[in-house]
Order: sequence, then C-alpha cells, then structure tokens
Amino acid sequence: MLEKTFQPAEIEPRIANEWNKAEAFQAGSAKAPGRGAAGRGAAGRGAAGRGAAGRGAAAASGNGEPFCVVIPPPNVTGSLHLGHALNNTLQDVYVRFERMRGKDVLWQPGTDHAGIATQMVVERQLAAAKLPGRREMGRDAFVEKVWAWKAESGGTIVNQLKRLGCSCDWSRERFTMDPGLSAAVVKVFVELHGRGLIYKDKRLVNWDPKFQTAISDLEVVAEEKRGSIVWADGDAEKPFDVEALRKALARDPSGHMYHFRYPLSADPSRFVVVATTRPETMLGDSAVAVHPTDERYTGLVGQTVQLPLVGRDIPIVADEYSDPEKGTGAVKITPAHDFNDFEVGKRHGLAQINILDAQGKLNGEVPEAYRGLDRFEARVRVVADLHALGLLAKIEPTTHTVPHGDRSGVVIEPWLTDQWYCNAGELAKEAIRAVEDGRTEFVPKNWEKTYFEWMHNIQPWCISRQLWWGHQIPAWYGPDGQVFVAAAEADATAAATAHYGKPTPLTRDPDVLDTWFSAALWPFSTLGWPDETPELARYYPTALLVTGRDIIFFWVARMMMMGLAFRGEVPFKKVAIHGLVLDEKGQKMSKSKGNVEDPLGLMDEYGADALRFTMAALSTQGRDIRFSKQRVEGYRNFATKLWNAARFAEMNECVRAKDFDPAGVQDPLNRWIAGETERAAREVTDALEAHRTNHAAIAVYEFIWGTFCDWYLELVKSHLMGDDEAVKNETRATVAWTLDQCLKLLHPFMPFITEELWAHMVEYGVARDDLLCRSTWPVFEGLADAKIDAEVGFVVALVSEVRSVRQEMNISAGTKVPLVFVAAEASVRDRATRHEETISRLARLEGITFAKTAPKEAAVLVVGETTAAIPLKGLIDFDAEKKRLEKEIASAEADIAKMDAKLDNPNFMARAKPEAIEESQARKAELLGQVKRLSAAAKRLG
RNA sequence: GGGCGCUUAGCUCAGUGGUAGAGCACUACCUUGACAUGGUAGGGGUCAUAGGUUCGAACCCUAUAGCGCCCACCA
Repeated sequence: MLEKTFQPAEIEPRIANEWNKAEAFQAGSAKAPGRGAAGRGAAGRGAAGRGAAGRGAAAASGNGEPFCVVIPPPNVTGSLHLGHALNNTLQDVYVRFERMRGKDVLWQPGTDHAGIATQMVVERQLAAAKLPGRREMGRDAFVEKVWAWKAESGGTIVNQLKRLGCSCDWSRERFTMDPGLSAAVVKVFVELHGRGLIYKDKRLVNWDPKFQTAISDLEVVAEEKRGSIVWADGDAEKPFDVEALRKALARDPSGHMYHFRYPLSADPSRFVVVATTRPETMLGDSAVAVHPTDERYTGLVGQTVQLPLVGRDIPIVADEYSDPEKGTGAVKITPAHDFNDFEVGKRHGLAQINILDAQGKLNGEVPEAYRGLDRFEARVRVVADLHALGLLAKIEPTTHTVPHGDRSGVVIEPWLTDQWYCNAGELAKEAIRAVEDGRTEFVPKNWEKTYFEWMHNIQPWCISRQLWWGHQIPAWYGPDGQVFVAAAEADATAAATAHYGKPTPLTRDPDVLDTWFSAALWPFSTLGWPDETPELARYYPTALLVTGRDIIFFWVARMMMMGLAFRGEVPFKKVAIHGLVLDEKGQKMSKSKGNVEDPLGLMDEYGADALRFTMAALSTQGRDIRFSKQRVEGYRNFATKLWNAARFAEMNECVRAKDFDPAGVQDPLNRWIAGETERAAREVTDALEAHRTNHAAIAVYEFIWGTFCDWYLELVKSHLMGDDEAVKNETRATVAWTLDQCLKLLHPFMPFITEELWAHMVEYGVARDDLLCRSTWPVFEGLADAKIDAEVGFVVALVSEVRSVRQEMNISAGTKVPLVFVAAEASVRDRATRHEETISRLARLEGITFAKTAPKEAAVLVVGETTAAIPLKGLIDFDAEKKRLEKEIASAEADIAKMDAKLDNPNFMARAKPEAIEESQARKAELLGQVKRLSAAAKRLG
C-alpha cells in the first residue's frame, strides 16, 4: 500500500540507489523493452505510427541509434548551485526521453580541474590553517595538497548530481586531469605547435596581480566606475590636500581624470597637458602623441618633453591614434602598460618600460622614491608629487570602465610578459563554417549570431597560466632559451641533443594551460581520444550539448574549434542554450548579495522532482529565468496530487491488465481518456523534440492534473462504485493503463516519484521486468475519436455549466437540484441518459428529466445546441438569475458583433480562407441560438 | 559605439496572423468515500507608445520610450 502522505525526501535516495544497483544508465546496454504488460501496452497498436516503428524496432533489438550528451563538467571541488540544477535537469530530461525512445544513450559525466578556482581554494585553506603558503612549500608539495583536496571533496558534486536524479553513465566518469585526458591535452598542444597554431609571444597580457597569472580576455570583466574628487589648480576654495586625496582614493581608486603638465625640454616654462586615469603609469611613459593634423601641436612634433618626477626626455610624436576631440588632444604613451599605447610604441620604436612587478608593485625602473609601492599607493604619491611641482592641472570625476579579474576581483594590469598563444583566428574559420552550413545548430537559433559575432572578431587566445594546478605545458628550454615542444621529456631531450650536438640539460616550462584548453577537448577526450576507441567511433559527434548562454565563448566556441581540428567533425550536432538562474527580482544570485537559494535545501524540503520540474517549466528558449520558491512548492503539490491519484487507483483495485489494448475499450469515458492520452503524448513528444521543455512540462502537468485527475477520475467514479462488473473491470484497467502513461510522460521531469509509483504497482499486476527509466516512451495512433470527444465534451461542458449556475445562484453545495432538458433532441437525450449517474454526481443533481418547454421559474443554461433548466422553487432569487442571464446575453452579443464585423466585411468574405469564414458563420449561428434561448428564459422571469 | 533581447492579468511568464492564456496571489463557497500540499466557481488585461502592412495584428514592418544582457572603447 502506498503511504498516505507523499514524502519525497525519503523516496528519492532509495530510488537513486536502485538505479545505481541496476546500473540502469550504462551506455550500450539498452535492454529489449516491450516485454511484459507495460511495454506491450504502450506499443500496442499505437507504436506503429509517426515513424516510431523504426525506432521501436531498433530499441527492441537493443541497438538504438546513438545519442550522446557530454556534461558541462562542474568544478571538481565545487558544490551544486541552481545553475547546475537547471543545466543538468534539462540534460536529464532529454536523456531520459531519448533513452525511453529506444536510443542508445550515453550521458558522459565528469568534472573539471578548474585551475584558478581550485588553486585559490586550496591557497585560502592553507592561509586559514596558518600553514606555509604555496611558494614556501614548493610546487610538488602544493600540487599534492590540491590532489588531496580533490580526493576529499571531489565526490561532493557528483553525489549532488545523483541526488538530483541525473542519469549519467557514472561508470564512465572522467576528470580533466585523468591520464588519458592529459595525454589528449599534450597531443593537441604538440600538434598545434607543430602546425604553427600555438606559439610563444612577448606582448601585453591581462595580468592578475592577485593570482599573479595571465588571464584571457574572457576572464576580464569590465566594471564601470565614477569617482567623486573635484579639484583644479588655483582653486582657492578647495586647496589640494594630500591626506584628503589619499583617503578619497583609498575608497575610490578609480573614476578620476588627472591632467598633468609636461614641461617642454626646450622651454620648461611651456607645457603640454596630458590626461590620464592611471597617474602612476606616467613613470613608464616613453612619448606624448598628438594627431598629425592637430594644428595646436604641429610645431611641437619632433620636440621632447621632460617627463616629470623621472627626468627623462621623451619625444612628442604624431600618431593617428591620438584623438583631437578627446582630452587635450595630447596623450601620454606608456607602451608597457596600455594595449593601445603598445601599438603606438611599436609604430614609433618607443621604449617599453615595464614599471610593475608581478604583484602590481612598482619595480626598479622607477625613481627610488616609488620603488616597492603598491600601484594605488603610487597613484597617490605621483599625484601629490606632481602637485608639489605645480604640474597637476586638475582632477575631475569621470565615468570609465575598469578591468577586473572575474575570479580575483582585483584590477587587472596590462603587463608585458612571454606567454603561449593559440591562433584562434585560424581555428575559428572552420568552426564558423560548420555553424553556417548547419553541421551544428544552435537552439534557439538566434544565439548563432552571438557566436558568429565573437568568432569573426576572435583574438589570439592566451593559453598559459602562471599556476601550478593544471596541465603543465609540454615545452622545455635549453640553456640559451631554445624551446623544445614534445609529448614527453625524453623526446625533448632527444631533440635537444640533436640540436646542440651533445646531451644538454633542459628546464621545463613551469606554466600550466588555461582550464578551458582541456575543456575544449571534452567531447572527444572523454570518449577515449587519442585512442580510437569504440565509444569514440560510436558516440562522436555527440548529439546534443546543453549549456548556459554565459559559456558560449568560453567553451562552446572552443570545443567547436578543437573538435573540428582534431576529429574533422563537429563535436555536437545541436547546442541547446539556456539562460541563467536569477533571483525573484531578476538579479544574479551571489553569495555577497545573500540571494542564493541552495538547491540541496530545496530538494530536502520539496524533493528533487519538484525542483527539476520547476527548472524545466521555467526554462524558456534561452531566456534567463527568475527563480521562485513558490513555484517549487507548487510543483511539489503537483507531485502530491499524482501520488494521491495513484492511491485512488490502488484503493479501487485498478491493476494493470495483461495484454490491455487501449484501442479495444468500449466505455465512452475510457475511450475518451485513451484519446486524450494519445494527444498528450504527442504534445509532450513534439515539445521535447523541439527543445521546448517548458511546453512539454506544462503539457504533462495539464494532462495529469487537469484531464486525468480533475475529469477522468471524477467521471469514472460512478463506474468504479457501480455494479456493472464488466464496465468496472474495463475502467480499472483503463485507469491503470492511463496512470502508467502519466508516469512515463512525467518520468523525464520527475523521475523519482514516477519510478516509485511504477515499481509500486508491481504487486497488483504483472510483475515488472524493468525499471520505468528503461521502459518505452508512449506513442499512440488512432485512439482519439471525434464522436467520443463530442460526447464526453458535452458531459464536461454541462457539468461545468450547472456548477457555474449553482455558484452564481448561491445554491449551497450540499443542495441537490433537478435538471430539466428542454426540447432535447434524441441524441442529447441519449447522452444525458447514458451519463446520468455521472452528471448527477458531479453536478450534484437529484435527477435528470426532459420537457417540451422550459419550466417557469427556472434558471436556464445553454450548452452548445442544448438548453436545460434548473427549476427555481425557492432555490434562487429572480434578480440574481436575471442579472446572470443578462450578463450572458451581453457577452454573447458582443461576440456576435465581432463575427458580424468580419462577415459584413466584403474583403473578409473575398479574401479570408474558406475555413475561417465557415468557422465564423458557425460560431455566429451558435451564438444567435444561445441568445435566443437565454432571452426567452429572461422573458419568462418577467 | 556595435550587437542581442525584453515590455501581455497584482506578481512571474507562455502565447507568432483568425473568439486574449497558465501558475501564484486575490474573492466566495465546500470536512463531496485519492488529495485542504485539496475541490468548485469567480474577479482581474485598450497585449509599452505611435505609425504602417493586411479582410483581419499581442503576433509582421518602421520609429519612439523604458528595462536588461553581451562585445568593444575609454586621454
């Protein structure tokens, strides 16, 4: 017996365990479905239709078409957040759906080593435990610590994904730093280097002074800043105060424009005024640039200025980069600390003076007084010292964007270093073509534009990181700096020996690769590459990638490039893009804002099923979703509803019948629900095929709650409680069958409760030989019948109408009323008689009678062509009934007016589709009939 | 500066050419033999604005306003 109360938190872990024991999700092990009652019920006569036969046959042979999804690997030491919940729910919906459709499904799981993020966590732990930092303990010891942390916490996220119900093939779990995947990384690096697509270069990079590593453009986030300091030279009201400046800048280090006077070398009493938002960089200036056509400065080009504080003479150069409209038209050039200035410097052969060290402190290139200062302290000092020299013209607030590290949060410095780059522009060419020609398709399609936009403007990808946790770059250096790139040290050594003509000691490049480098190989490295494994042959290209819009550049684009470069085929045929999970107010969730909802807490409170359903139902076509706990609660209620429906079935001994054929049932109500089931199954299937999980989820919801529970189960209560054993037995079997279809259709969204209810029914019917998750997806044909729909539709409409009248007339719920059909045609009499018991029960009638004319003193209701009346006799008051009738008449007349507007329009008659015209005419006729009858009823009331 | 998206019921959102929808919230009634985590009924919208296309526009086009996101730039 099912428990009276539905307790997801108890059921779900147990079910997860059963799946695990049964190894239910292992790829390539598709069992032959269709044995036993359940499979045959679904297959029945229905499975033949809609092209499902082929798939069905494949499934039956256990040899379905491959369907592979690779998981976006979460950080190995991470913990589940709502973004994961959304992403993995959607994947699991598709995966379970396709598995039930008989495909050979591989959902490939695994985790990412997440270079910076993980190293950061471990460093923080060391600091918290007051242990020596990584530099003190050395590389090997530190990396060992990280592995230890991975061993300790690495299972967390995987267990959380299992808790969510993810049906990955967990036997195939991979990690980006597994030996095989690491070998793939090395091979790709070496080959791309060999092809000249990976190279080393000295240029400006985005340097993160906190982590002391280079980062890629994508890892830099621009933050808008506006300062508040207003000061001008000679401003008597606001004397310059160094202490005040220091305090203000401590709060607000960015957002100010500073104007400096640079004295001309030839005549120090004359100045060129330059403006900057980063005063400290002036210590590394090597020129001042003006526009060649700027008449204000034509005489000065070729002269030099004395760089204040430093004393260097630097040239005034003419360069188109300078914009006469901006600032003073003269711009200071700091080639080693600004991306634009770097280019100007190259054009004019200017010195690249690097004034910062790795931590963002000033180095030996600056005058002694500034050495060792932090960049922001140096900013204060430079401004103050220039003021002391009378060379500070003004400070004003300005709005500008300041680059920050997305992980560290600190201000990024353009810094001159040697780094490894990948020529993404070259690799992008084929990746662009593959989307243009549809080899890979984005869903929704508009994200392709975003992809193209970025790919067409792609910059060299800086792939080296000055970290210790990650794939160390397979490059070795000789004593003279000669580089040897090789798959193994022995190969590098051999190459060096050949190069130098004698054995030569080498040092390995200490840097590691960007985490996204190994992630880019994920769709084939997880399948065994560089080995040509059977999995690789079978599952690559993968069928579908499901991922958030925020990592299209980071990951999707790079997988496209690498997949094409190394497999010659796209990594996935479709990319389903979803949005981000925001809080109820539409803000990003973040720990600092305190608006983070913990999915684990939600699962404990409402069940993983409810959380999953919420995610699937809210996810609409790549748009961000606002998360609401209320929604989860609502879908928990839905699960409870289903639970109780199953209890009802159980109480009424609705057991599955062997060889039940939904096409063979006789009773109209049973035939009707079979047709409704076919319709629902088709709707859900179509929606899932179109990657509209929200539609699919809502269609299941409406079918189960609105159609199955609210109508069908209520309608057949008379059968189940009646004496006609044949009808009763057929109904029991139909209830059981329909419930099975509900469980199947809901399974991808709510796998736990459906699996539980499925298994539970075993003791009442034919024993199951398989889990629901491996059963067949419902596909039916020919169960719907227009005549049956009309008949049951009439019952439904009649009951609704009587209920409505009762409520509006304030007839108490307990009062049973008579219902009189007026001048009913034979077909109506027939229907009303056949369903009298059911109608009476649901509409709370004392009985149904027939009359030629409407009784006096009666409320009248109109259902389609039928008129019926509830005699008043002290039940209702005339005024209320009159008002009600008038309201209905008015409503009908408004609709008639709309129809007339169309039908009287010659253009409509001439140009509209014939069906549209017919429909409008029919509708008008029906409305006219209603008005007539309602008016007659109103008249009788006086 | 470039690109993308959004604006529909109190709230969150579906709806892409033919009678405006859902969930939640709200109101009234209901311990009806699965379910009060429930049932029944009901109120509530000139579909941002202005033009245009069309027999017909929430839907297609143009413009405007507001909001959001992404990319680039920032002396």
